[in-house]
Amino acid sequence: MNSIDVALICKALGDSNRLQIVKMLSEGEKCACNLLERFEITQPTLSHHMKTLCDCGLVEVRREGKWSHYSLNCETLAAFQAFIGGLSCDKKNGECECR
Amino acid sequence: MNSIDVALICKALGDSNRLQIVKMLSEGEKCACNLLERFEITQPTLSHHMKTLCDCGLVEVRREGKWSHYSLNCETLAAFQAFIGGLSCDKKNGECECR
DNA sequence: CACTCACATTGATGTTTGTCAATGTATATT
DNA sequence: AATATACATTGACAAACATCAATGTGAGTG
Repeated sequence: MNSIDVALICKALGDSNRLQIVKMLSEGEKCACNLLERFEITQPTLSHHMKTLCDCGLVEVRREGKWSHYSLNCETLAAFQAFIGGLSCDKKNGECECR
Repeated sequence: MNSIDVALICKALGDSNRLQIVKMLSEGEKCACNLLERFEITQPTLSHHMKTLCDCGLVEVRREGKWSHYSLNCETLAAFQAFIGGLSCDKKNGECECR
């Protein structure tokens, strides 16, 4: 997973409503109406957020009749977790090379 | 670490320049001028990005004479990694409860 | 003290984003 | 066929954001 993909996911998670949605999806698949009733936003706004989450690959949809069931995409999530988990806070040799 | 803090960090990482900066800091401490020469942005813009990264707690500064040395904050990084790592993609019982 | 260097702050500008009301679409249900 | 439900799309708008030029600040240097 390259930096552009990761930045897209981070941007998607940078909105607190969307982050909460992802946390809910982490508990299991949810349909849009179940998500909607947990937030103080209108249905079009939720739909827009779900599109953002799907576009970055983190969330996937399963359509069933009238309902849209959302869940986290395992592949994308794993790659994203690997990227974030790979960051290190070691200070190492911090030699400034300014003249 | 609560969702608001995580969203702030994600928002900070949602800009590809800032994500690249964080990746560089993951290799070790860097001073501003060393960061600047790796990007196609002006010095004020870099300074603004570094402020954003510091404000969310992910990056810390060590001032030394004329230089500012930046590095990743271990505590914040660990908490952020724990949050992201804790997300699960299990579908579980996805029962839609719409009428 | 005058000057340079490293970096921060301010002010301005074009772009992106979050949100909603209105409307569209597809799937049941009667 | 008419209606209701679940969700997506469109259009509009205010707020937030990335960026830069200009300027400020504070530390080192001659």
